[in-house]
Order: sequence, then C-alpha cells, then structure tokens
Amino acid sequence: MPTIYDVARRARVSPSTVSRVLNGKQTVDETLAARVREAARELDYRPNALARSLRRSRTNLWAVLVSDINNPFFTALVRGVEDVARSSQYSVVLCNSDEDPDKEASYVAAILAEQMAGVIISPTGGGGPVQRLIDASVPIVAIDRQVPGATVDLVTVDNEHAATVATTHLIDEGFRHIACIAGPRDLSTARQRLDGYRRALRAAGRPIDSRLIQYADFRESGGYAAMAALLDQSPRPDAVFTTNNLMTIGALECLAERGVRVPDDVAVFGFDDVPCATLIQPPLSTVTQPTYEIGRTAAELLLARIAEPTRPPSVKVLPTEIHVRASSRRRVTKATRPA
Amino acid sequence: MPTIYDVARRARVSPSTVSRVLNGKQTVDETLAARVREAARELDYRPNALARSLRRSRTNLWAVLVSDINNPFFTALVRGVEDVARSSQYSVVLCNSDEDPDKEASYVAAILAEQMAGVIISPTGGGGPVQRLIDASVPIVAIDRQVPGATVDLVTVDNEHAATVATTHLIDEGFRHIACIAGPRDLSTARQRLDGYRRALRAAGRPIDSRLIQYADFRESGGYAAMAALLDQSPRPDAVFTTNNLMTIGALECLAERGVRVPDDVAVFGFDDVPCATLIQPPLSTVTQPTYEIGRTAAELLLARIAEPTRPPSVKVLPTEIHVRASSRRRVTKATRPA
DNA sequence: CTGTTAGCGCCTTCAA
DNA sequence: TTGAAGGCGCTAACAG
Repeated sequence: MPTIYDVARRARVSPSTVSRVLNGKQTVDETLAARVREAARELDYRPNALARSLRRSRTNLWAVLVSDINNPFFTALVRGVEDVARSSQYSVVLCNSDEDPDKEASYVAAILAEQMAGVIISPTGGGGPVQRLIDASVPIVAIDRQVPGATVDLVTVDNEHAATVATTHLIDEGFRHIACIAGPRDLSTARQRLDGYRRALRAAGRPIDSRLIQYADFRESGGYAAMAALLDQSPRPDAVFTTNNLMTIGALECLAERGVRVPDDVAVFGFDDVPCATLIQPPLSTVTQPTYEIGRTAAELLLARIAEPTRPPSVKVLPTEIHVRASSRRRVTKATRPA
Repeated sequence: MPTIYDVARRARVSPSTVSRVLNGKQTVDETLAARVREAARELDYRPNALARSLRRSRTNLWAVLVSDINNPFFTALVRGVEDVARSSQYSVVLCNSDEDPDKEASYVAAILAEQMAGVIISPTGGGGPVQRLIDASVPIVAIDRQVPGATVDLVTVDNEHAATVATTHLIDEGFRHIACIAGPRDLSTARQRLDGYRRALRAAGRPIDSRLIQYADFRESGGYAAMAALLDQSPRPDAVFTTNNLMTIGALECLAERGVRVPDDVAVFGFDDVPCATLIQPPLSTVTQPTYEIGRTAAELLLARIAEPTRPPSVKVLPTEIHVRASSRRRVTKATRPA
C-alpha cells in the first residue's frame, strides 16, 4: 500500500502538501494540486484511515448498535441512517447486542477502542454499558428507547398515545377482556405502550385486571408463551394488544396452533409492522412506526451532536400510524344474525 | 483516556512491560505483571485499538458485507459469524450493500481504509469492488454466491439440487405449466436455482417454455412484478417456483391481491425460509438453508484463511431441507370428486 | 527478564 | 503558499 510519502515523492512535493490537497485544505497552488492528484491516482493511493484517525483521534465510522438484528424494525431504520451518513462522509456499521448486556458491553468496548465517531443505539435493559460511551463523550443518539438514567438525544414515537388509540379501538369494538402482552419492564418503550393500554382502559371506566397483562421479552418465543399463558387462565381474553412485532407473530402462532380464531375468539392488535402483514389472514391491525424517518432523524441528530457536543439533548417524537384491519374487528356472530 | 505510559508510570515499569503483560507475551515477572494489571484496572485503561492496529497493520474487526440487510436470510447468518468471532477476539460489524455496486464499493473502501482483518461477503452482481479486496490480500470468504471471476473461499448450499427437487415435486403433483421466478442473471445462486428448475423439467421430458421464466431482482417488488407478468400472459402457469424468500412474498401478495387461490389456481414453492411462514395460509412449501451453520462455517473458513493466507480456497456446500406443505399440493377439485 | 528506541502513516503547528 | 519536524498510542527490535 502506497503512503503519502510515495505520493509526495512522485508529485515532487512535500508530504504536507499532499495531505493538504487530499483534505481540500487551504489554497494550494493549482499546479501542485494537480500533480498530487495525478500521482495519487497513478499509485492508486488510499489514505490509511487508522493513521489518520490516530492522529485526529476520531474515525469516520458510525456504529448502529441495535438490540435485535432479526427484528425488521431495526434493520429498516438502518437505511435512513446510511443515507444521511453517506452524504456526510461517514460509514455505518451495524452491531447486534441481541438484548444481551454482555454483548452490548463488548461492542461498546470495540466502539471505544476503535474511537468511532458516533453511535446510534437502542440500549438493552441493563443500561450499564452505555454509560461508558457517555462518560467517554462519544456522541450518541438513542433510538426507540431511552438510555436508563441518562439524558441523551433520543428519537422515538408517541408510544403511549398509539397504544391508547389501539386499545380504545378494541374497547369500542365491544371486547370485554382485553389483554396486553407487554415488553420488558426496564425498557421505556415497553412501559409507555403498557401505560397507553392502561390509560385507555381507565378512560373507559374499565377495571385493570393484572392477570390480563403478561410481560414478555419482545421476541417471538416470548409472545408465544405469553399468549399461551393468557389462553390457559381465567378470565380468558377475547382480545389482545401485542406490544411489538415479534411478539405479535409469536402470539398469532400460538393462536393458530390451538385453533383459536382471529378475531372471532380473540381479536389482535399489534404494535409495529409485521413482515408479510398483508399475507396473514385476517389482515392484521397494527400501529406502524416511520422506520426510515427514525433512522434519518437519528442520523441528523448525531451530526448535530458531533458538530456541537455541548448542545442540550433533544428528543424527537415522530408520529405513528394506526391501521385498523380485520384482526381487531368484532364480527357479528351467526347466532345473533337475523335468520 | 489514559495511555500505556500512564499505566507504566503508575506501575513503575516501562511501557514495553505494560504492553507485554496486556498482550500475554513471554514470561514477565509475576510481581511486575500484577502491578501492571492493578494499575490498568485503577486507571480503567483501555488500549487504543487504532494505535495498536496502525502498529500491527491489522485490526480485530471483521466486516460482514451483505447484499440485503432486510433479508432475514442474511441477518440470521450473522449470529453464526458472531459466535465464532467472539471466541477468537474479533468484533463483527455488518454492512449493507443493498445489491448496489456503488454502495458495495464504498464499503470496500472503508474496509480497506480501516484495515479490517477479514471480510465475509455476499457480492453484488457487478462484482467489481470485491476484486480490490482480493488484490489487497484481505482475507475474504464469500457466502451464498460466488465472487464473479475470482476463486475465494465460499460457503453455499446445493442450490441446483434443491431447485431440482422442488420443481420435480411440482411436476409429480401433476402441474402442467410450472413457472419460475428467477433471480438476477449475474448471481451464481440465481443461475444455479434456475438450472435446477430446468434440469427437473428436462428429466421429466417436459419442454422448457421461456415465457414461463421471469427474471427479477431477489426483492419483494420484483417477485410481485414477475408474478403479475406471469398471470397476464398465456400460457398462464398453474404452479410457480420462486427462487428466494422476498420474491416469494411478493408473488404471494400479487396472487392474494388478484384473488388467485393457492394452490388451487396456482401452486407455490419457495426458496428460503419466509418470515412468519407458519402464519401464511396455506402453509408454504419451501427449501430452507441452514443459516446459522452458513455463518459459522464462513467464520471458520475466515479464521483458517487468516491463519494461513496461502491455503488453497475451499468451497463448503451445506445441505438444504425441503419442506413440502400445502401450497404446492394438488387438491382434488370438487368437479372431479365423486358426488 | 526489562528498558530504550524507533517508527507504523498521517496531520498540524511552526517557520520560511 | 510550501516544507520540516514532531507526535497521536502502541509494539517490536535491540540492548542490557
């Protein structure tokens, strides 16, 4: 690999001049600049990012550290991040903490060691490792959920509101025993969605039956188990609000396996888009988040934070969309239909 | 951030001794080693990976450069890679080329600039950028598809065989006009699956009707468009073999939208697992790949390649599984049923 | 076994 | 405007 010295020699200038030309600095004489550019091209010179970063003590790499790489919500938002990053000369790498604080800690260590320029993160519940990034003044933007015990830039949605709307819809349809499959207690997002569910019931003068609230882990298996538990107990729900996409899938699998009909026996309203939502019968009612916009907004906040590290943290709340479809609509049963 | 000099001063030894202790080198006197470790702990010292990498001229970062981050096939295999990487002190970052040679080129540039220790890649069709990595002797393992015009370590599956089995199944079920939604012509994987389809027809003495072969882009929208084209022409297929998961989804969406029944009007056999496969009605017949194993095997090949850069490239072909479900079974129609 | 020294490739004062 | 020189933090020769 040719170095800046090789280029300098070939262009008959000093290494500093090469550096200046390659970084678009100051006014270098156009004759020399042209010679430098040609020499660089001829040698297929590519700057050593390691050396440059060591010198400048920061790279041009952003990490997107998500809690579940298999959740399409997180992968979809990466595109929004990439589009902003590319236009600002950053490269984006994706890391997967898998909701595991240990893995998160090991990626945080790597981010620190590699001196990455910024981090967009959906922190795991533990919340420990992220503090290291904050302590080290690494520019950081949280997505989806807050960093426990810290105030950093955040891009999220109106979780509580959306959950209220979804639950209220189920109430208005006339369902009596509306269950909620909630996420981990230590995730702000999960708490807000559960709060929205509770608020809707309260507003309708309905009691909140804690047996109808099942906590799970935001994964498919968790949704499945929670649904199974709900079906095995009394009162058995006639509707369920599932608070993320993977848990919705798990719950639907459980219902299908047991021959429980949707929405006739149990209605379903899910949070987040579900892959192949349109292929599932009946079509699924969902709250959807603007994933691309979330990624884009987070990236823009990160740029702003890098440019001005001391600016006060800001929170962007993006709007959700509610899609009411057949899975949450009460059907007139045959028995009550006029003969 | 404390440096190795700070640790050395505090432990009253030289920086080299600190370096040796921290890297587990040679036999350092245990008294000194203990002092060093304690000093490092007290200062919360974390080595600067940039400096270390600059010095050693290689990092401990692997890149997994996939062609579509929204395809669960690719994200699922990352876990297999991570498990191997972690046990060998490498961190894994995921990059998304989005089947776009330009994006791929820009990530290749970043990988080169950051001197990453190894790359696992599913190359885009263009094939250009990967050559840079090979030229720079970056250890590289291809997954899913070959690198055009180069011989590197490769982990793939028995694409042609699996496609033959799937198509043969459709033939045996008695379908007359079996279509194929094929992938991009410049991807080895797509070619092999199409070859398998052709071979099955040939073996059954069936003509190969080129109107029944639609080329698409391995994406949902491509599958949709291809299916639409097939439905609008004559002969209209009564079965279709879709050669990847996203195109299967697109095709199913098209069929659902037009009220075409599966499998009564058109039977479907898909390649790759489809998210929420079990929720789709009718259950989908698929060829599935061992994603975790593919990731693990690729990572192991990469380790071997790093350890011995000159070893001859090897190709690992992992077995697929065929799941025949209702979407590809011929149903006895009511007309022919005994009354 | 330990310390001194030099340099990985680059950028950035500082002088000219 | 250009060049010379130093140093980012670390490791690997080389002495001792």
